[in-house]
Amino acid sequence: MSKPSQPKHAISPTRAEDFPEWYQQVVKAADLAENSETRGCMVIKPWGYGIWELIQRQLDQRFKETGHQNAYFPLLIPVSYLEKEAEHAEGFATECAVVTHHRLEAVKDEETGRTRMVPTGELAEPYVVRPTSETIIGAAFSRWIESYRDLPLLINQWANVMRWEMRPRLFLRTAEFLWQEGHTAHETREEALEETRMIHRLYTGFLRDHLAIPVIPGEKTENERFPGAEMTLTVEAMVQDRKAIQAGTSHYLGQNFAHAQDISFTGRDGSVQHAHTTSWGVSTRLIGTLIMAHSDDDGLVCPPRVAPWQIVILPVAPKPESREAVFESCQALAETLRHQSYCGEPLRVHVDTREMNGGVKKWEWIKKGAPVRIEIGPRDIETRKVCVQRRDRAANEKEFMPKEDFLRGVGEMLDSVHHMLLERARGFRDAHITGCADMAAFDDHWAADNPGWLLTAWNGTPAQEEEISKRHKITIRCLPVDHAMLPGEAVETAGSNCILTGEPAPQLALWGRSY
RNA sequence: CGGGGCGUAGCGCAGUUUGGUAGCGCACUUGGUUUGGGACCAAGGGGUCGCAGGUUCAAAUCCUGUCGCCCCGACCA
Repeated sequence: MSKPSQPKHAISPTRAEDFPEWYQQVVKAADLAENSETRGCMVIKPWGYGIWELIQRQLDQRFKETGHQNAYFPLLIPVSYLEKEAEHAEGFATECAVVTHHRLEAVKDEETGRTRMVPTGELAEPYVVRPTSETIIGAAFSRWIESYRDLPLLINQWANVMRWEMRPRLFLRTAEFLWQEGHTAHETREEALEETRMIHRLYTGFLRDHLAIPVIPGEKTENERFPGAEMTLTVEAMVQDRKAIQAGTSHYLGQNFAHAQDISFTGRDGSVQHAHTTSWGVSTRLIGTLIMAHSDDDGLVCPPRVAPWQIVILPVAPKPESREAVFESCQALAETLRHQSYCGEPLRVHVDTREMNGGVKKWEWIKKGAPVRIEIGPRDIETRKVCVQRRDRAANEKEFMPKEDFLRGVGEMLDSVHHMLLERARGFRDAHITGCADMAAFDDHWAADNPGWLLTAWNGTPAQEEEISKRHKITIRCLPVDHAMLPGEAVETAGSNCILTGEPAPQLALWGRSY
């Protein structure tokens, strides 16, 4: 009896065949999330939400370590609040969901006999569902801040926000998404700028150390700035179709919001001054970025630090009489592992005791991206070994190692998976950042399907930037703040004269297509 | 909002042109065989065909209306 041949990969289509469709299939196969009945909104399933909880917990710890406190502000914002900062209002106006009524009334349709719920009780002033909370938090800040002694005020909020996007994609762009938004107020411009930069570094480090995603930290150009900000810092990640994803932003808002919302205080010299404010955030988009950065044609590859289960133990019990002994051995190993810690947290270990075909079970965990899989069967109990499989290696690659060795080296193994993912992503990215100093070559570059990023010297005007952006459907992803984080060869090739004007330009610009 | 398409079992679809009260694959349940493994065989459960009207002896299939969704463009964490 010959078995039917299995497909080469668990995910179809592959990345090379159809990247966007591959992405959707990974989300589905890994059981991360699904589209809901509510347009543009997703249901985040336990495995996906588990990742978010870990991101949240680990980031929250970092925020608290840097002096921030959590608070919570209303979901609904009076429309008039949005009118206070003109540029900000304009930036978000087209994607606001608006609440105009506060009651429903059951109305029976005489013709059809059906009962419909009809909104009544129109509000005197409509609310918008927060697309971001600068305005309502600013209003609170204006009440809370009276003296320079009240500064700095360092607040963070974990919340959901809503932006009525026309083209939703799970995790990357949904009408409702989860995020954190930090909002701070400072006495001086310098302090606020330092806060903005500190958070920018924090994000860079978090993506690298927790999500194994290397990013290019940089500043947005005026064209790409957050509405109402004086400076926007961003961390840009490259995913496997060579597009860019803005993975996090940190804004220096200057005194714009402080003036608009009267966030003022009495200074050390007794004069009334306006605070300098910042805001910064990352969202569930990080999960989309993580998927696109690391996953392969067999499904999700989850970096260890944010894997809901870091180690999944699969009992192999071919004969009923050995079942109990195998299960016991698995549970015992799991308990031992749970008493060990990794990156300051107890190891997250799961024993999958479901009664089902072992092969199916194994592939399920491959698709879900569990970093390490352990198989234990009767033979392993006899030899005191475990069968170890790593998600960053081929699906059929297994290593039998003495249980003691595994226990001793498990932390290093997870580290090794993390670094493998990070280095692989870095290698891929650096191979697709090219320096360019010639406008004709620049124009040619974007004709390709997935051309990767170009690095150029730049001192053009916003209008010139816009013209080039429109022509090639690209944007300046950022003006990198640290040239040492870019591939040296690209920096060299980019040179020091602006690709457009030819004038000396110390500033580099990173161009690319984005999500 | 402009241009296309679709609503039939949990999912994916066929059936609609030529009306006769519903079918396939996967999933699910049970039994068996296999199994360091995404297996196989058999039996079984589940839908009245988006919704509302109409034509007809008879409608998933024709007509009218209505609701919803998806894809392509403008906006975007």
